[in-house]
Amino acid sequence: MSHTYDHPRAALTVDCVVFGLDDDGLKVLLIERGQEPFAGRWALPGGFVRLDETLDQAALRELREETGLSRVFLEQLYTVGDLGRDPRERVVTVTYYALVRLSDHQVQAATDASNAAWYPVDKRPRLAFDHDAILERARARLQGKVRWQPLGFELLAPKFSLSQLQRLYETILERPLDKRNFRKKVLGLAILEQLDEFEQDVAHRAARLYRFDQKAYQRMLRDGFHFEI
Amino acid sequence: MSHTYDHPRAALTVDCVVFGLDDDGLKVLLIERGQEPFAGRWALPGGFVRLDETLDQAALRELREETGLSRVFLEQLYTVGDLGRDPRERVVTVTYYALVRLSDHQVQAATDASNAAWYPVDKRPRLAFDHDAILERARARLQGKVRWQPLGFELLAPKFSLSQLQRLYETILERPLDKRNFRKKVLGLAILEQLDEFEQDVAHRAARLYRFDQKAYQRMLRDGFHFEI
DNA sequence: CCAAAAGTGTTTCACGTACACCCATGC
DNA sequence: GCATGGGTGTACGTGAAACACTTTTGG
Repeated sequence: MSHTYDHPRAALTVDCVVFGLDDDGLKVLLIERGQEPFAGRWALPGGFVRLDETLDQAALRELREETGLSRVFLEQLYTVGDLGRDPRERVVTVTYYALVRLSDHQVQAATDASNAAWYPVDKRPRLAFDHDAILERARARLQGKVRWQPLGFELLAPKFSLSQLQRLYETILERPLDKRNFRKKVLGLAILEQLDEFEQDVAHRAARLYRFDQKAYQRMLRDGFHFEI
Repeated sequence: MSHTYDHPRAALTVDCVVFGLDDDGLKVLLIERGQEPFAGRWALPGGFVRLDETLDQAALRELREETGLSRVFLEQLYTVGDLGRDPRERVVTVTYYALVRLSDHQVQAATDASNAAWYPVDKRPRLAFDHDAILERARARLQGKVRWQPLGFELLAPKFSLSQLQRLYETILERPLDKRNFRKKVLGLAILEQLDEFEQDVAHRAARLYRFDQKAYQRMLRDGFHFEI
């Protein structure tokens, strides 16, 4: 079936920068391309936008199809439309970034027989198309936004220790934070619920676990206070 | 001439939220639509993206064609792709916002016999399509960003008084600012060049004029200080 | 008992905020 | 001389930043 228009039209795609966190640091999800152009090279997951779905839906669908991920935090990043960024034809891409709990998600093989894998953000291979630039922009956005919105919790297990939370911020912000000041700050926000549970099977004193308190956060927003780390 | 594709494609457009400032406050540039849908209603300037131009170029071209404006500050806002936002067909729109010096620019009649006019942002008519939502988002972005980046200067004449600058911030942020604290703050940033010129033809003491010092601002960024008002 | 990470307070300094009066100019 | 906006300094309080030792637990 074919479709005809009076004027030529660009192809419209979505690409996702999916971040995960483990003990090694910040990871990004990449797909190994099976076809030309850039066959064998790694790229961001993404694909064409269908006419019966919104952009957000397209991004979620691609993520699910190519990686098996669902229930992730997803936000639009920006839209790239430079000429020549795809050698085949004019492609305009709406980019997204996503945060997932690596502990929850086992990445499945992609549907079209390509591979999916988590790479450390700063030890990744050179990516196909202009995906390196998109990734850097996503990283900058995450770095900027994580201090003003409680995005970080999307990367952690639901129950976490304050040290894990601090390591998360240190990883994303790429600088060390003072332990006492950090704890004072986040506990002072009163958006963490202190649990009567502790770490298990650690070779040292077990840390108390906390949980992000969504309700308290909403209350805090309503009262005009603002999150900042 | 017609163009045929295997899969249906969305139409791709750009829309611009163009802000200007005068003594009455913040203005937005609107176009009166000549054709259905929404004939006779006001809308944001915009139009189709051609295949031989980038998104930024398309936004600049539309602005020039519909309003005669050029040399404006322009930044991508976000991309809307909801279903049914244009009754005719699937349209995906990359939105921009722009800042112009109203003093510099005389808005010319649009090329396609529609009207262009500046409306006060909060006394505007209801807009066509989902343009009210886009405008609100642009306003929020401007409000958020003006405190961290010296965007405001794009709205003022090259030479301005500190009172004009303060009124600009008060208008955008929609709250009063303390005169002494404001002056202390902006002069402390050392990004304003103090001129030996003063206001003319005012019925009171003439205010000293200043100029935004681009070089000093770059130096400030390099040295790791950050702009904040 | 040793290693490893958890947990805990105080001091200092910078900056944001509140606040009121005199000055210069044109009419 | 009066109306209008221009221009100036200080005091207070909050919050960010620097900083080191004790506690708990497992091996």
